[in-house]
Amino acid sequence: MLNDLDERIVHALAEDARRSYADIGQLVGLSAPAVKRRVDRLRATGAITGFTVRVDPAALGWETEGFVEIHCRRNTSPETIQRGLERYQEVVAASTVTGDADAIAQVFASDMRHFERVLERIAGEPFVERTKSVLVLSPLLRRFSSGSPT
Amino acid sequence: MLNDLDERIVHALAEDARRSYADIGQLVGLSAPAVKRRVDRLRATGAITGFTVRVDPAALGWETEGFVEIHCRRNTSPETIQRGLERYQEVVAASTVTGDADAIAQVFASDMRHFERVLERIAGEPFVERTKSVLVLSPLLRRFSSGSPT
DNA sequence: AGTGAAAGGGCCACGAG
DNA sequence: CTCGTGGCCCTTTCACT
Repeated sequence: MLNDLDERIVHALAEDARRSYADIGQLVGLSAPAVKRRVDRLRATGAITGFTVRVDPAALGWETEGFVEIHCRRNTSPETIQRGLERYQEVVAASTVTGDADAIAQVFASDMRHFERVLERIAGEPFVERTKSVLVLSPLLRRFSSGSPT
Repeated sequence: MLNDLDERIVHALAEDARRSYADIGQLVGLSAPAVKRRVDRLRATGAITGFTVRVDPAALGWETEGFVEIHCRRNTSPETIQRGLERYQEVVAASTVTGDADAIAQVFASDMRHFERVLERIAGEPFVERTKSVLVLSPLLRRFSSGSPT
């Protein structure tokens, strides 16, 4: 688990991951090497899994966003779903969930036609029985990033 | 809009935002200053909104994740929903959507009891009529981060 | 955890295509 | 207008205290 110092370091990195160790050190009251040692340890233990860029999807031409509930055939393993979905660049996040659906995938596409095409291809996957999707009208809130890169 | 070079630079930064400009340059066939100039321009135009750390929620003690569909009372504006939800640290993302629900919020909590408490508080908001939530069983995939910091 | 020195990256001004 | 080069300075990183 993390102590207070680690948490403040992570918070500083969440705001700007390219901030220098000296800067962070001044913020939390540590020297630059001390901060680096803690960050290295956080990476080693898996608390920090990496550093990434924060992107404006619209500016990149990804204007259409949606969530796709995926209903799978019986006896589909999470690994099968993962391998099936990670091949789509448009799928930026996916999880297995409780409730009616088996998994939810978050999809970014350039426009409606693109979104529809991706949806059709996912629905055509052998492990997929049916899908139900909702489109995002407007993003209200986005905080930080979680998980590991693929 | 972005050309091929910019897209490859963003991709490289998505994998590791602390990678050096020289490294990225080697990857895309440019010199370090050329890469920096392009990154600066991408930040200026808003395509890149920042750099952040990728965190393992479980390692930080956020073991319980879920999506909350929110059904609002009639005539609730997106701004009202945003202002209502941004006060919850546990809500890491939210959007208005098409379909049955009016909005979907992504929630991280330390455990089930915490999740339930947040859910009850959200359900108690004056603009909320009812909620329906699904719990994440296992994250399968997470790609990059989008949007602006709060 | 802090200090100092060596290596490497960021960043600016300039010249070339 | 965009890229590459060279040089300075700050940051990272390591051994040592």
